[in-house]
Amino acid sequence: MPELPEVETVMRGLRPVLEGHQIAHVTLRRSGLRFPFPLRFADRLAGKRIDTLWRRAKYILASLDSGEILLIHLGMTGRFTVIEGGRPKNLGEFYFETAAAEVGEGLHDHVALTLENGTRIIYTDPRRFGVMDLFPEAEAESHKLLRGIGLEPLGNAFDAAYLAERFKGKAAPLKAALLDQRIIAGLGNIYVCEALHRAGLSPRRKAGTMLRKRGHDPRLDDLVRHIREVLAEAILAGGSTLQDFAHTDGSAGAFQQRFLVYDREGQPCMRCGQAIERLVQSGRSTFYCRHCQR
DNA sequence: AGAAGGCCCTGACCGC
DNA sequence: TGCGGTCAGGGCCTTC
Repeated sequence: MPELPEVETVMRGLRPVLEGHQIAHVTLRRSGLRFPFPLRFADRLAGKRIDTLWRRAKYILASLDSGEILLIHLGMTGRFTVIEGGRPKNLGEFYFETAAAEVGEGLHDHVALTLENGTRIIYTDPRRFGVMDLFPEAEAESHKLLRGIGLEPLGNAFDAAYLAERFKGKAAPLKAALLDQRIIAGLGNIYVCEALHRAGLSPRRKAGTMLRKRGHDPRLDDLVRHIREVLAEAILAGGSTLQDFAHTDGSAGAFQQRFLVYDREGQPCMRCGQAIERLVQSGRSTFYCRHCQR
């Protein structure tokens, strides 16, 4: 479940491997993931240099010297393995031992990039919810997957006034509003649950109720602060996991030991001791404390 | 127009 | 041990 912090962590891990390097060769082991790969995908990547790598929402983006952008979404189970000097190194939230004879030959190894220096980057994605696309830079703003995405929650423009504006008149519950990528970029189920708990706000509360005649409920400021904090903490934890990736099985992203509510149904709330409850909102599990979150 | 639900996909897990 | 059902969920698409 890569959300913003996990995608950021993977992107930072790939940066030193990819930036400034030329793609020598691309192997596609199937015709697409969630969507078909773009026309002549492998051919168009070959020979191009990757200038910069960055993140927008849950997308990893690579600027190529050809003026094109390579877009990558990890879906639910996408991950990268980097092979430098014949030694595999996993980048990503999840790692599980593969029975494949060789990394890159596994059942779910769908894309392999080879760089001019011999480094190989394997994209593995069992569920194939991931996405890859390639398009001219000029089309980035109008790109179907990128247009209409809301503010980056770690950016300067993201504040309570912005949320108040976007929540105006909204009958949808806070949980749904925060998950809406058109409002905030990159939040997923886990961090929405965690941020709402930290802010003491019920996931069921209607988003529009956070407005006041003049301005907004002060707890909207708390919510913004907690969203930023939980994301920043998770990125730090992901970073530390990544650093000693060679020495860890990586199965436990450092941050998941710090969940206060997510996947803790029936366990005591860290704040008040009452049992954490689970409910289903728009088809997804929400975990929260009825007592602490109003 | 906005909201809700379906769908894609596979692995993990559970009960029998 | 094996098997079938259920769940996980990001984001597009369809339906209401």
